[in-house]
Amino acid sequence: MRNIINITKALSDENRVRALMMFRNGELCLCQLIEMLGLAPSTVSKHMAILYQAGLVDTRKEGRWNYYRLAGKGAPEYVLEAIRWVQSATAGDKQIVADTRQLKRVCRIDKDALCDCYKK
Amino acid sequence: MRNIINITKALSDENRVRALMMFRNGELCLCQLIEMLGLAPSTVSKHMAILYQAGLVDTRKEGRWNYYRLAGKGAPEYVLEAIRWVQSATAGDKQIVADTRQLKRVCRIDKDALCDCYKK
DNA sequence: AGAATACTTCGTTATATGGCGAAGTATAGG
DNA sequence: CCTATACTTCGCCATATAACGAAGTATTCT
Repeated sequence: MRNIINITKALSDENRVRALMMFRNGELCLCQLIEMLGLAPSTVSKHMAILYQAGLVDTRKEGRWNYYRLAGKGAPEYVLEAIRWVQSATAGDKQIVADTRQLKRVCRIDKDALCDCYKK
Repeated sequence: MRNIINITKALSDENRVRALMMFRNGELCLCQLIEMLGLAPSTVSKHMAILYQAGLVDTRKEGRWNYYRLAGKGAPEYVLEAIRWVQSATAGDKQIVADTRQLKRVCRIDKDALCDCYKK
């Protein structure tokens, strides 16, 4: 039961649902998510931790960058079904459509430039 | 997006998930849910309002009794899919199995006797 | 080694949520 | 029409959550 509640809790925040759907076309590093969500690095990091704990995303560390992506093959069926549900339920959603468009732009930005979000 | 978040929020509480799964075999009135969940009438009423607002349950008033049941035909596809997800995700869950057994017992209790939960 | 980068963790604050009991509302029965 | 019943709404309290910035950690680069 805790597993299921972890998933629904993780999916009960709009920013986390947006983030999850941003992974549809592949992995993203934190600074790209920070740029997309317009939130503080610490906040986005926490959101990713919650998605990870729920099993909805996998993570990969490469040098200084942490990449996040949708949970794949290894994940339990109910996790994959939850992801599929979010995908179909949010299909055509205004915010998600806007994010998808915006994400293309952000992915073209050099990562070093993007990470300026850490400089104050 | 709000619709989707309403659903995931509604499903992010264990008592509401339990209640939802209790409707699998048909409608229940509030006093039966009160008995099953062991919570105050006002609390259960609030939980049902949240499930209703999310579109996950339908409601029917008959005399003094309010019956709740799973959303049916009229509901959007993503709502029905959410219900199906909860059903398959919680299949075999200890708490849900125990509830199912206990529910059979509670359904045999006379409703007038059950509603004693309101008398203090 | 020292500085810079890309996060994560911690501490704090504001708001949301879940719980209760008391009071309010609607329906049924005497 | 007055009381009892079956809820619902309201007001309260305790805890959980989402946000931030500051400080900590790990990795890379010079």
